[in-house]
Amino acid sequence: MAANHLYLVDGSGYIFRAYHRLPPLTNRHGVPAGAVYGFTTMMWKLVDELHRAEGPTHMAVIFDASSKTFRNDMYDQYKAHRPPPPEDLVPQFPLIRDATRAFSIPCIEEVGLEADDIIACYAKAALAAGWKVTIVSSDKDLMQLIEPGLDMLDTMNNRRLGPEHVIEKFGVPPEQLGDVLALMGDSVDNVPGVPGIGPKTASELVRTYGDVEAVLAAAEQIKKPKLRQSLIDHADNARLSRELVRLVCDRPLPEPLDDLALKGLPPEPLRAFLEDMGFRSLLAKLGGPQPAAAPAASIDEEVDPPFVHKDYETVVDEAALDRWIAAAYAATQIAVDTETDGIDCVRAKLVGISLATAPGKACYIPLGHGLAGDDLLAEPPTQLPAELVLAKLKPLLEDPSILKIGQNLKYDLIMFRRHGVDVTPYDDTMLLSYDLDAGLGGHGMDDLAKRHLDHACIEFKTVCGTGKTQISFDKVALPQATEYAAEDADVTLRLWRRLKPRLAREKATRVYELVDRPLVPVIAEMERAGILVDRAELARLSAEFGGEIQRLEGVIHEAAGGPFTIGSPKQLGEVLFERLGLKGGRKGKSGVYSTDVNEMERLAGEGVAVARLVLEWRQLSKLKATYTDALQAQINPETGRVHTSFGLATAQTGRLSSTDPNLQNIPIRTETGRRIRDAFVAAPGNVLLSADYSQIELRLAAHMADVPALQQAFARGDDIHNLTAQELFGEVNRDTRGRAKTINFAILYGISSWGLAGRLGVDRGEAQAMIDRYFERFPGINRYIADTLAELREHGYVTTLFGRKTHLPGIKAKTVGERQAAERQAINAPIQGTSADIIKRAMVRMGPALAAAGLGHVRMLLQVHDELVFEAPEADAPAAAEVIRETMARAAEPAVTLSVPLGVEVGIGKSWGAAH
DNA sequence: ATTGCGCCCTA
DNA sequence: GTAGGGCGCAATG
Repeated sequence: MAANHLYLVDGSGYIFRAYHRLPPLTNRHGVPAGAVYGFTTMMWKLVDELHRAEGPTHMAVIFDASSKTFRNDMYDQYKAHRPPPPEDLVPQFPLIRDATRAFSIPCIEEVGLEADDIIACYAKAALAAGWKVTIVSSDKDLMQLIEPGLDMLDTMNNRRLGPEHVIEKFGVPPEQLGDVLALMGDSVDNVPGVPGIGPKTASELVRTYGDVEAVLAAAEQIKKPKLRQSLIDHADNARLSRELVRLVCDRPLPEPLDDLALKGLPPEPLRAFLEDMGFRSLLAKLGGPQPAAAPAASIDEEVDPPFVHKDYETVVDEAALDRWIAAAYAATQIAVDTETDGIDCVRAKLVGISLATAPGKACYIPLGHGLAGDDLLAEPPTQLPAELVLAKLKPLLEDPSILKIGQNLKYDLIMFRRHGVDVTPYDDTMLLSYDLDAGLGGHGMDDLAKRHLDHACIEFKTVCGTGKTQISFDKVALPQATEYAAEDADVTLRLWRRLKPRLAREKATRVYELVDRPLVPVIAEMERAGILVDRAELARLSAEFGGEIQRLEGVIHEAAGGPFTIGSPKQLGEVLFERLGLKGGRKGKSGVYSTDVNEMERLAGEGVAVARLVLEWRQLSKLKATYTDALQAQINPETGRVHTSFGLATAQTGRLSSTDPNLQNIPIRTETGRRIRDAFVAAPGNVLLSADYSQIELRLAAHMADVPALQQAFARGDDIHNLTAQELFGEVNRDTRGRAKTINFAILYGISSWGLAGRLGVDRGEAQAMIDRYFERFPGINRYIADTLAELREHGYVTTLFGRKTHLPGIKAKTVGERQAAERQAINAPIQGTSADIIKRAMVRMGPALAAAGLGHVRMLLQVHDELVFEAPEADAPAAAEVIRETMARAAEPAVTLSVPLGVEVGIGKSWGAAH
């Protein structure tokens, strides 16, 4: 007979995690029961493993009896800052106790003791009796108990945690963990710890000195001054923390060990409990007669199984591949992810493909894995040939009846396109999240897994390392590669099951189907195309700027009376306002003098010559470092072109973003800067076309706020800033037009008298008077602002004309500053976002429109918010210009009919600068 | 080697 | 007052 094996379930810990992991389900009484359901299925699984070698023979579920414990006698602030549990969780606490009793398993709690302490007492007693022990929890405090014969089970991720896990996570074995936890403190439990010491420092100190007392004894010798002082100042807190995290394990057991024996799944009273809760699928598993009428309960939506990385399959033979393809056809949908040897999807090589057909059912098909080291004798791992796999997958990936699901599919689409596969139809979980939850957090897979699945994905760096020790994915051994890659597909599929049903319910279908999803292949093609830059011209500019920078440096250093780092705002401020004794230096919150362009312009206006020189130096340094130098380095050696990456789910408002390099901030305002734009050129025989919407946001504001005066002005083609100047100031000249333009922008940005005053250089009263006059002359604006803020307060988000949402949780913030910021964002987001929707629709239609006109070879290269850049054979440019103009001007139709025309200006030239 | 800040480029 | 990305510096680890 094998040794007894006691499972101690941390009931309190489990319920919180289950609550956040599972959707907010209710049972047949309409009572929230998601966490209860999760708990019940977990208990079922554990009890069912009775016959297994590692399975339980004895079990108990431990709860916290009260909020006050002996630790509060030691420290009255212990757990003092805990917020009360969420409202819909409270009624689930007693139900979880009911569930436990339904399994005929003891619920154990003890006044004055925390669940952790009771668990510790039972664990020690069982170990002393020669039993094995498993603690079902992922609480870091309980990890102190790990020792031979005792492990922990994290049922959320289905991982067993042993001493090596503690060492990996905290750098010390379990017996020293209490010392590390004490030093680092815990803000949730309000364990004070020592200020300035986090997990890293705590671990290092304990590794060096042994325990808290030894660290404190050695405090005087510690090199780092801040750390030394903090240890000395907070020695008492360190000792107190050590006691707070120490688990009590010497109390008498509330129930004897033998009473915890497990007898298997008891049909009664479990059946009664399941019936009462309406957990039908579990009831069915229990067997026997079923209740007649199926209650209208949502609880039996299948809850996802835990993540079991070892269950993922590495596909290295044809039969296995065929099996997965068959499973995909049977499921009618499949999550797909590609692994490559780099970030740059234009250059990177395909290394493997992962698939998932159901939650927990995922595989990895390695294609291009080599060897980790450079062992010349070893053979690369056995893999299927890439051509074979792609040929077998192609019909599936292109099958119109099978939905392909990806996370940021743009990347994978480019990868597959390069291998002759056109993936269709598809869903993108990143975009689903973006169109449902913009403003509520990131949309990367790690963010989404955390938010929706309470799951921490395997980090890329734990597989591939970081910094100079980083390896590319093809060097990762197959077992780890499989766990990482297949998990991505598994997570993607689970996310899709959560997000897709929300789309229609939350009215995000239109923007997803009509705007963002169809944009993916369009953007993919733009990135693949890239844009040609004249490397020699950039190099010439770099040299020229470099020479001028050197010259300016000499003059500035001379004027300053000695060399210093001009690029350091700290040093520059000290030179100007201390060494040179200039007046009016304003220090910011970090104690550094402000040296920004406003401040330097002020000094220059007061006759300080060096301020003007510094501004020139700054401009040239910026242009050289950010543009002429950096862009040369970004040229793809294979294509000779620069391939930016457009972010589809980055901006809160629906705009695109551009990185690596950012081609949406190429200079244009200054003459020197514009020379950089001239280095963006068309390929030989071609020209660049630049098409931009003129004042689209003001036009949209005129429409959305329904301001007849502005609408008529746009319809007539009048200069809108002149009109505004006439209305506000009664006369039109350079000065009033400039001020009117500033005010027009201020309206779009969510006006405040304070901000406008700063911009115009007038006092707040004057600014407010102008705003009042603006509202009076254009009354719709006032109403738009009021309606938009009402929408925000009611729903927590605002919407564009196409239904795109921007959530602004800041509206409920504690400080007025934050709430006002949210209000300004709310006024701007519908306008900026509608503009983004419109140009995206133009982009989606552009390919077909050009193709229909026999201009299919005209390539769209860039988008800069209100501008599109194309490359076309010289002879086709005039015809292309007309198609582009039409497509952009009509892009809102027919979904939205605007009360203003959309003006589009098209320029043609050999370079981007010339096309403007 | 990463991180926050100040500054500055775009629409 | 809106929305982005990226550089160098200086302080962290």
